[in-house]
Amino acid sequence: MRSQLARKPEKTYHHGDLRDALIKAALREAEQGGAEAISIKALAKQLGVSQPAPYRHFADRDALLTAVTAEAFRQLSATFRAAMAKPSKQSKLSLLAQAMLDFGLRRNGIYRLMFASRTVSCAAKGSELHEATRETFALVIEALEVPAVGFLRERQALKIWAALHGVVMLAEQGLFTGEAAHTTREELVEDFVNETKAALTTAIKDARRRKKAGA
Amino acid sequence: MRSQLARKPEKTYHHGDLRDALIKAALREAEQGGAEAISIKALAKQLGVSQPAPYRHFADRDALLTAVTAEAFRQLSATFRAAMAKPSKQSKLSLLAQAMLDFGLRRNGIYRLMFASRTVSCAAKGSELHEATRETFALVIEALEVPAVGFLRERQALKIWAALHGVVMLAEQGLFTGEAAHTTREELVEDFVNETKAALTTAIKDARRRKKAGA
DNA sequence: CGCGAATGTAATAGCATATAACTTAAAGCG
DNA sequence: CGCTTTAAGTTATATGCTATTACATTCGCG
Repeated sequence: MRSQLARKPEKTYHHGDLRDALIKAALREAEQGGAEAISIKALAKQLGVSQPAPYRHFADRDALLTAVTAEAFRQLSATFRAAMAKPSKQSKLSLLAQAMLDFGLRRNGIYRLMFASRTVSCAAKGSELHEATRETFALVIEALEVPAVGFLRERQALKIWAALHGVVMLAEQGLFTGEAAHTTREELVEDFVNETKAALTTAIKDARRRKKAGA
Repeated sequence: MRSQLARKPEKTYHHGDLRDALIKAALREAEQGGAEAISIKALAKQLGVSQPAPYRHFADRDALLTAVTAEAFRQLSATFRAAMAKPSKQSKLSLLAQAMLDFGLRRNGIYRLMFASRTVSCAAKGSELHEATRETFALVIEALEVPAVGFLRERQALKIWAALHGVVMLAEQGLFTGEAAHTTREELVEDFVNETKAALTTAIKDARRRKKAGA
């Protein structure tokens, strides 16, 4: 196996790992311009292969985008894990939230690739992409740091996930300028994080009280 | 001025209102397939004019998309206004929130056109699109039904706006199936609405208390 | 070693964006 | 009222991307 980002050496016929190289290169393109910036032709040229070569690995452009999106979700998961693993006074949830915001803004094009298209919703259950997104969401649940509060845990995870996503989108679209400039994105994120924590603690107290009363 | 959706009559040379017709037709295309479904060529054919004709009204495809996005925001604003005007036991905020969710899911392609591309963030201050988005956001603020609580009002508006947007995106991506299926989108939206209301009432109480103490 | 499957290439069809040069009709002015 | 200017539309064409077909090369396994 050769380095994944490498061009094909001049004299060889086979690239060696074109599939992976395509995904990595496509991700790099998407970093700036989102999905639109991904061109099969351009990628082939970059990697030193002929235009139709990529079609040996992906049925069409959409298939490539799907694979790239899956990889992006895995990278987001890795980012979350790294953020939560870092020893810190802050809660796991807070760290994850900040990591999400950071990822969404710094790697804007990729973020849009992940959430803006219908690629994700079209992913079949069990597909590579579907698994990747589930794993990311599982990390959000993990960040709540509650062992088991029934389905309320999933609900809170959904809420904070939605809220974070919303903040990223608003930030991208420059809605924090103008009359709303007083509020920073970070403040908003912390607000949501704190509300989630509050909701969880009251829910846990309730559960204990009920358990006690029942016993 | 002729009807905006009409084809050009066979014998005439001028269409009459091609610019508007293009926007309306493009919106209709985007309804299903989002921005990608908008093709200058196809629109021209639909409207019975030659392919290059649209370029008399829009510098390029992006310019058309921008105009279409602006129109979409105006339609969203109209939807919000209609929802809030309807006499109901529910609060304005709740009505707006439900309208947002409904719009985002029913008119999915258009919703993605509005939020998924970088079109909005690229809109210059004072541009048609910029004004349209500001107006929509102004309605969110109006829905809070608080006359003046300083910049806290904008902050709450931003929060509920972000949250709603997040819920729509999650719903689109099918994240309400699987382990999170217990929670409906509507529940989540109402949660966010209630939290916003709670935050506003406590803030108002605080303000009154402070005023009283000062007087 | 040899053969089949995987991978890559060359040539090409088809579609969309966009521009240039030309045409028509509408609007404004003396 | 007619002439001119200009807005709006047309034909022809260049360019770029996706995708397919038919052919070439190499890898790996028996």
